[in-house]
Amino acid sequence: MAEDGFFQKVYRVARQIPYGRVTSYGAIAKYIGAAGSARMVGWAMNGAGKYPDVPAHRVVNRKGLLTGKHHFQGTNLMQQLLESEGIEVLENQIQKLDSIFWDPGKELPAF
DNA sequence: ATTCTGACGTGGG
DNA sequence: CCCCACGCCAGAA
Repeated sequence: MAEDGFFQKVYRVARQIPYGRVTSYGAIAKYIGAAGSARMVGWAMNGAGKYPDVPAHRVVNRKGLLTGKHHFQGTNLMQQLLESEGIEVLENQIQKLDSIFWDPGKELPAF
């Protein structure tokens, strides 16, 4: 791939998150080879707003908590998007996380 | 160049 | 389960 920017890597993986599923920053970070630098993934998401194909709302922290909801336009836009996909959200936290969690390192073969 | 921050994760208590 | 401290590295001031 020509575009080997950190952001592009993150977006590439985020774009492949299936409908109704969620993943964590750490899972993506590990998949792109930046394990331990999960913060950078979230940071990259900061610029994901410019990419409509990047479902940032499907990316949450390890506990399934919507830590980045405050970065969305609305107050609870992130939760609405998740609920519209059939995901149960209560108190900014995803329910049944273990059931809808999507790990790129396991679901996806590799680069 | 230096310092601080941050949409996180892990390990120890 | 909770809380605390450390690591991580890109970008802004």
